[in-house]
Amino acid sequence: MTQRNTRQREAILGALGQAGRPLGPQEILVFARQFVPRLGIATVYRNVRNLVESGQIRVVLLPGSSDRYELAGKHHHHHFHCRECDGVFELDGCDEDFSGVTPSGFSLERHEVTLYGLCPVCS
Amino acid sequence: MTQRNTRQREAILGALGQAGRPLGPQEILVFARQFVPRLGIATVYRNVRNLVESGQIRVVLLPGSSDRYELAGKHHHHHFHCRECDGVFELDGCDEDFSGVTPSGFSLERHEVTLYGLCPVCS
DNA sequence: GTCGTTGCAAAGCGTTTGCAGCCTA
DNA sequence: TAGGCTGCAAACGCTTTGCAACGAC
Repeated sequence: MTQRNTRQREAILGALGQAGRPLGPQEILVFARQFVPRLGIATVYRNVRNLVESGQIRVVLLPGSSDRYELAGKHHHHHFHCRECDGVFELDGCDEDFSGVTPSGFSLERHEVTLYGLCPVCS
Repeated sequence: MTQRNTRQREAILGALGQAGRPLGPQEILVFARQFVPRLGIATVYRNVRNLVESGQIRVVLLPGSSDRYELAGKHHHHHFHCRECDGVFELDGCDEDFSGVTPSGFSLERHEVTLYGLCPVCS
């Protein structure tokens, strides 16, 4: 019933903290294997789901790309997605207001903004 | 070499025109089978790719959801994604400028904005 | 000791590819 | 008639699930 602390779960949280940017399951696996070499991909998927449900990490939804994950507790922000290396980078807080473009009848609850282009390394 | 006109391709374009909203591959298959009953899903995928490359249809990228497609030739716009019925609706043109939130070193090429909430029917 | 967790392998599922026959130009 | 296009089935890549052993509490 209760969530237990395992080396694997610590390694996954450590990977996300160390990376400092949203990671996909495969990226998490590579990072976290520094701490737990025999870590399996299924364990990554299972822990990621549990950590999202328990609110410790957050899902980063990207248009046209699979989900990434980042540590929870950050301010509202969006991401920059590099079309060359597929890396995702955090942007500073968002101050946009989209209530003006919401047609009448629709009830706006949240929004996602993703910028595309080249990151500094790929430029 | 040259793209040929087939019943299947016409059926797919017809489906997108008839629907009036972005459709996924499976949705396209259902709509287009009204015109070509034995249409296969592989043909949908192949034609969708060709039509995107030839500029006749456009990919609609949605965070956390698989790609949809719409007829090309529309003005730059974004979409509203209903969390209840999963329907996607077109919004009026976008006049946002995100160059201000792009960190130095990054080269901004395009952006995606998706609004979430409830559509008029689900409200 | 209990039972949540793990690694491995198999199963799922949406998308792509190989192939022989079909059909457009 | 050439060669792009089609339907079918197999292959693929990513994610989930089944299972027996493991280990946190």
